[in-house]
Amino acid sequence: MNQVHKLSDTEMELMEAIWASDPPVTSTELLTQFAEKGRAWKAQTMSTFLSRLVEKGALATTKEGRTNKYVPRVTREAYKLAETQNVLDDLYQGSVKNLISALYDGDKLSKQDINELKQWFSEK
Amino acid sequence: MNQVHKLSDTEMELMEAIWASDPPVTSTELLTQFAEKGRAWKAQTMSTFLSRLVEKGALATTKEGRTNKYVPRVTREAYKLAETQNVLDDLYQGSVKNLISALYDGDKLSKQDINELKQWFSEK
DNA sequence: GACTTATTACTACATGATGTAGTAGATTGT
DNA sequence: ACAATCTACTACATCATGTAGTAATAAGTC
Repeated sequence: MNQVHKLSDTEMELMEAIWASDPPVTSTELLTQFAEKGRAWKAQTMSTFLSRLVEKGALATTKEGRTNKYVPRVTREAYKLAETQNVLDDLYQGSVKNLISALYDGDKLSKQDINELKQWFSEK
Repeated sequence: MNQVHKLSDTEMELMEAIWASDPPVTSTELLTQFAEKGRAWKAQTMSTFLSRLVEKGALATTKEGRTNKYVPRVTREAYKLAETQNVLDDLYQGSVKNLISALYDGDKLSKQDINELKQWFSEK
């Protein structure tokens, strides 16, 4: 909902990293993290990505002297929820039941899923 | 799963039209349909889209004399299912229960949804 | 059979997204 | 004052997307 422009795969990867860290985060921190994961970016590359994420409304930034601090504008939960809602609306007329039936009819619901869900629902 | 390369919005629109028609369909038929919907494409534009959909694995084609006939390689149902599975895997570790809880926690499950689903599950 | 029309295949092309980084100016700890 | 750090701005190749010109070909028409 929060008008977050569509993110590319790499941008999402970065967002995941940010959510997983304890925001606010700095470019350098992320750079290090990414380096450890094998993604050896130049500092400017990180900056570019971060700027684009700000443009796209995914991050907010505040300047701390020379350094920029970045904070997500949406929580990971909210983001996931929005994504989910999109699929629900686009493919299932917004109906969770339609989704569940589709999964069921497509044999994508294991016995275990069903039991878990039965359980879950009986508690509501 | 069927290796259908990611489709753009317009490509999806076209696929929807094809699914909604009674395949096989021809370029001309789709052209007319689209014209009625206000999307006045040139014949070659339609051809290009159709070709790209073939390239992307979404359509199969057979030549009927001069004319091409197009058939979807996946049903709309299968496509939806694949999309859904992606979301499920990407965002919820493949767990439908996680998805449902997330919706619930995010206040996206109406009383009506819950009752429908309770009902549905009690029947399984 | 020559002409017109329909249809496809191939090519083009502007615009925008994406991944990646050079340059240079500003800030800072030393 | 200097070297290191960090950001802002700019660049750029590649690919996706939407759109269509051109040309070759097949087919119906007179």
